Amino acid sequence: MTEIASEPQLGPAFASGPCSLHGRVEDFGCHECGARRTAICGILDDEQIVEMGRMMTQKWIEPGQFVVLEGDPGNHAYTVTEGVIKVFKSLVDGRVQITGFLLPGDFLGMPSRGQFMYSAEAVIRSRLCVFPRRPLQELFDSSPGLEKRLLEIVNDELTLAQDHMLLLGRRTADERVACFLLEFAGRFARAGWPVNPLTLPVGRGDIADYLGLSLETVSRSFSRLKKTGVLSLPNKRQVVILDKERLDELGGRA
Amino acid sequence: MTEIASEPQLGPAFASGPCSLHGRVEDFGCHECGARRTAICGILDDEQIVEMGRMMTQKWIEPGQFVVLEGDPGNHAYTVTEGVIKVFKSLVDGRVQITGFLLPGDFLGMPSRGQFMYSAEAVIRSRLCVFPRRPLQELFDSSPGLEKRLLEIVNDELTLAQDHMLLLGRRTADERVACFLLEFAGRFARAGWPVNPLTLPVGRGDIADYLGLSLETVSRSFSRLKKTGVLSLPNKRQVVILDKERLDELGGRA
DNA sequence: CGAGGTGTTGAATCACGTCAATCTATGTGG
DNA sequence: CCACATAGATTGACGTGATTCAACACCTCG
Repeated sequence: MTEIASEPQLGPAFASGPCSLHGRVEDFGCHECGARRTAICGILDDEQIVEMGRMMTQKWIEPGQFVVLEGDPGNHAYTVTEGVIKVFKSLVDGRVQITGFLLPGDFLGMPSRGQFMYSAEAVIRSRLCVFPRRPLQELFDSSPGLEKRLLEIVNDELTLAQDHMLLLGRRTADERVACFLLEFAGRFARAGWPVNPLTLPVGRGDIADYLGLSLETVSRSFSRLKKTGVLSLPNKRQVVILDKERLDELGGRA
Repeated sequence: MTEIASEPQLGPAFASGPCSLHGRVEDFGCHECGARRTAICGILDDEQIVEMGRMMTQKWIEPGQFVVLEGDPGNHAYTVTEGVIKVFKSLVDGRVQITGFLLPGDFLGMPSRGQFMYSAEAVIRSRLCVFPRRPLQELFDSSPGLEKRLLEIVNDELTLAQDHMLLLGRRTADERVACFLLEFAGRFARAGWPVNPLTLPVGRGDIADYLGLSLETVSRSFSRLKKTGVLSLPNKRQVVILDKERLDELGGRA
């Protein structure tokens, strides 16, 4: 369960570009994972990379298991190396809003006032690198360039969060689904994964919780996009984009 | 218009605590404005404070005027010293989502990849301190503690953004309005301003654009809260909180 | 007094949610 | 191999909360 086994469901990524939730570090100098080259790693010297490798441990987590719970003290930071993690907030009565999905290469671990203000849970079997806070913080303290980069990352996160607020507050169901597909197509493309057909890493329910809709509305929206020839759906988890122009139009990149 | 005149509509603030959009700096060492004491200023030495004062200029802007437009190069940073600024994103067809309101003491000025990814516009006559990017950046570079503080601020912003996503995606109209009132009551209290009655700094339309609702729905929600004895509304801009418990319940701090 | 900006209210409509039935794919055991 | 169970997705019928459109009330200002 915490073995360093194989059978990756969504392989290691070395994506560059914009972040998913809480900072795409692309690879956190996690040299045990075989992931080295990135914006952050470019800043660290070899010795520091080795140091990160030393403080780090790896673990596998099963679908439904939590990485962090809202309110947890931020004693660890994580990078995802395989799988999919959903980050979300919830209300007492069970309503949930997913604020982002973490894919391989993404970073999780900026607590606010010593606490995580959100929960994170594995969607599928996932592999994480775990860094204890204390030595990680020391590394950051000793490398101002790294701290600067982290600011940039969190700032990019904020930009994405603002985009998502616009989506949640003002877009229609079809537009939301189109945005979702474009977002994942973009992230997959940057990671070098196949984009057409696009293999959705999450089910309808999680898409709904991400887009602020009901599961049924998401399903209907998919059907509508299929009927109007924008998409085809070979199976539940795969999407072929037939009319990219129309999809962009719905996604309203503006 | 750019005079350092009087008639403040919402006076200088020295609030502490959580940030509004893009970093409450509480006071940016902007010593010309008479604002000195804050978390950030505690980090700067006297010489640096004087330096900030030297590079800074002040200006007044009128309601409806823009501070920044989406896409602007981030050549300046700003702190609000009087008034109210709305920060928002919009779609081509005119739909708008306000992502935050800036009150006195709040900071605006973290571009992403050299561009502001949002627009900011004065809601009422407002006073700003304007800092040219270059020397400000140099100041940050020379003070690692300051950079660290900035990271903390942006991270707090992100936490607020996630809360707002939950609101936009999953809360009912009444809950959204309750959250709005609680948020502003909190910010006002921290700034030392009267909270009961609470003087709303913005109109129904802007509240609607912040909460992802229509203007009419916001109005109806206010009426409903009034009819059920949660609030009384002496006039359009004032709110008396009668049943704080019920309001908290609606706001669902969880 | 009337004009214009802002907020409220009502009536009709609609997009989305809810509930429930059905379908499909996958897996299990006899 | 088939019967059966299970989980996820789809679809339909229906209900409802929020939007839209429109009328009206209120306040300030010329």
